[in-house]
Amino acid sequence: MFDPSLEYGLLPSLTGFALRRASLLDFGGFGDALGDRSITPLRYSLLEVVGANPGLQQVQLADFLRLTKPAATLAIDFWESRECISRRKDARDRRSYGIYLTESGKRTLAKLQRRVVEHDQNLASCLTETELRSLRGCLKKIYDN
Amino acid sequence: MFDPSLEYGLLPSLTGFALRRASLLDFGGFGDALGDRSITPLRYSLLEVVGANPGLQQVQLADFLRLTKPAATLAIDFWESRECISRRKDARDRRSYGIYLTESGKRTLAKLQRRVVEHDQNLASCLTETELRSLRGCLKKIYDN
DNA sequence: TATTGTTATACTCTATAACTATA
DNA sequence: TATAGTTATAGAGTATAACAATA
Repeated sequence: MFDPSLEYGLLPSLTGFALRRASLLDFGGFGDALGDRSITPLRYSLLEVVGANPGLQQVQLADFLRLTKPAATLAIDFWESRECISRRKDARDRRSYGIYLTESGKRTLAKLQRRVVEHDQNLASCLTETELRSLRGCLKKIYDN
Repeated sequence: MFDPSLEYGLLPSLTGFALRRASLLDFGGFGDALGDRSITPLRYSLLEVVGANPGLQQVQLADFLRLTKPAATLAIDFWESRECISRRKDARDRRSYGIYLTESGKRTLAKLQRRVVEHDQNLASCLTETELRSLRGCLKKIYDN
């Protein structure tokens, strides 16, 4: 990717630059790999977390996904309009909703998971199993920091 | 960062998810670390490449930075309005400009470089030197792939 | 005809503030 | 008063198409 006729200054020594390049590459092919360009990594991860935590509040989802409340509303609207997610009024605190997958949402998630895993393996196909473990460990250290 | 009371489904096993998290973290603190929130990673990297390759055409910059032509125009406009970059008509091909740092642009770049390096070291401060080399190597493999 | 660069335009994403309804 | 969620609005960033100048 580095055009050998160009100089890159400090960029090759910056971790942030490499992170940006790699994640842009991931992002770029994501929608196509899933067969639907409107499904972004964010929207997929929302569906994933809802599937793994039925009944979560929107604020909890927003917190986990680093979203503002309006952004969480819109991301949930996206899946609700596709009938993959439903909001249910919480009987004990009627200000909030519990967020659940519909039956159709469960099937959609299962289908997307297969494609996401394939896309992700493709992204890192140039790495050995050992390198991949090391990479994930380093990234986790960074974002857990 | 992982709330232990939540389940995350497939997300922790996805390299793309980890990349996105880490690069968002990098991006988040970037402008503040540089003391100017209008200087994004993209704008910084443009200045860096122009500094390392005086006289580059806009199309070459766009190609390296994965920008469309209009986006390159705007990024160059940004630095030109700050008198850090100048466009000079190419005498041999009068359709194109050579892009150069001004004297003030050179000083600005030198100042930004110190802050960017500090920010970047901070981002990866939780990693050993060995881990950091390994991380950069893996990321380079991914985006060079 | 093809290419460099600009302008016009639209679309997405994100962020803030103001609002409602509940607590 | 404070919190959950929505709506309104505006700002970035990005993408396409149409254009002017030049090759």
